[in-house]
Amino acid sequence: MSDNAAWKTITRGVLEIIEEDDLRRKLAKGTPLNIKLGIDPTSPDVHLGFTVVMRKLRQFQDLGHRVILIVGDYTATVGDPSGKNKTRPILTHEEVLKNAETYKQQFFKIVDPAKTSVVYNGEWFSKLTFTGVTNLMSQITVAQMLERDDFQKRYRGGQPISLHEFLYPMMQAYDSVMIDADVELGGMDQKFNVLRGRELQRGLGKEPQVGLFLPILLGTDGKEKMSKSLGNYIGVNEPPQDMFHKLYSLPDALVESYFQLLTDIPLESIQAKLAEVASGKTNPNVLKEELARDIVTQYHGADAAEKAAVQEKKIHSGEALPENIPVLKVAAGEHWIPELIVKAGLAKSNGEGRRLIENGGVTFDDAKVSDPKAKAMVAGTHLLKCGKRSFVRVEVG
RNA sequence: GGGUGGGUGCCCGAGUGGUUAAUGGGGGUGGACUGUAAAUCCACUGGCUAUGCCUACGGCGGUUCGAAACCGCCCCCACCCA
Repeated sequence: MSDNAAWKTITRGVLEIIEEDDLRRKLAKGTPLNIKLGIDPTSPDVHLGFTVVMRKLRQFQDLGHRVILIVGDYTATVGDPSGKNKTRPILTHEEVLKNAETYKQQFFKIVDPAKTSVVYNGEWFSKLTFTGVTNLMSQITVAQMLERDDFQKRYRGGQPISLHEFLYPMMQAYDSVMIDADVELGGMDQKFNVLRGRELQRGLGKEPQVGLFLPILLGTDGKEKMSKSLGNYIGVNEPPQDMFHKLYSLPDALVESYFQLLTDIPLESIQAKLAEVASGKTNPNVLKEELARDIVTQYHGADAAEKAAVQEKKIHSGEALPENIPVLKVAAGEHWIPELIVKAGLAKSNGEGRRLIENGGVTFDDAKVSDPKAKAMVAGTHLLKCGKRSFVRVEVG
């Protein structure tokens, strides 16, 4: 790959590089660089939001560089305050180690394990003495610490800031020192911490790392960042059909950023297609299908993607039912429909089941159910549908 | 240690003795429309096979025919002063 093409790959989707010249200089050396990613394994379910940074790591690897994954077993017990308006709950050491394993498993779906070193920062923090901590913290002042946007907001907004949270940025910086990081990746919310690493390295007479900042991927709701707790995520372990459906139903406004951050499709070609959509020449669903296919292929292979695409179309045209419809086994005889809905997990309570019926979203064997008191005669196999995409097969068993 | 303001349903937030699961908004779910999305419109949004019963407004007691609201104690949060 030419230097120019390599630069293009590295900077794709990147919001900010501090400093760009430093990065060019490091790359020009022609030797493998240490690309750092620190993780705080609090939620082990990896979704597409995390893959933005993982894909970037992979791109560095493909250019011959080395990834150093720092598992923050010590930092996690402090809890990163970045982007939070609250103090994080502190994890136990055991939880962290367990989460880290799950995380790694998913991490290596994208990142090449052969070019990765995994390090736990407890390796050095467990040996750091109180004097060591004091020295580390003497490298920063309270005023500097409070420059950080989220600390400032919390401080002004009357939200609590625990003093131990001040340790976090310095610990992250110390990690960079210990592994001689050349480049550290992170979201914009990591800017302060990454810069602390730069300063600390410089202060200790080392070559400062470069910060490479990537955008935060928005979730399927198109509003908030993708996160499990908000339920707007697409997990990398999700079945192809679900993944396809979520991508295909993405809000239009997100399509461009998803292409940019989650695929390798050349940006020029994406721009061209978006222009066609804007002019009304192309239906947006054509683009979304391409996006969905590409991403599903990455995790499940081309065959699965093709199958999911065909299936998705059939479902929407009413020609077919999704595969893998859950089956609910019940005794033969009459069953109150709201109860069946609850048993099938489509509603949380009988009351909610009734309401679904009252709202006209329920069919049993393609017949609309309109009476909340209705009972269904179960003898053999039946199809219960709540809303457009929730199906359950009800069988005697 | 002293002072002030708070703790209400998934979230925010009204409410300050009286039929009422408790205004409003957000979010969510279902329906119509559509391109699958967005926007818009409608409905629903504590539990219970229910014209009724139960649970709920930080906790525990109390006053009252009746309290989320009044009183007492306690717990928690924020801010200000030390």
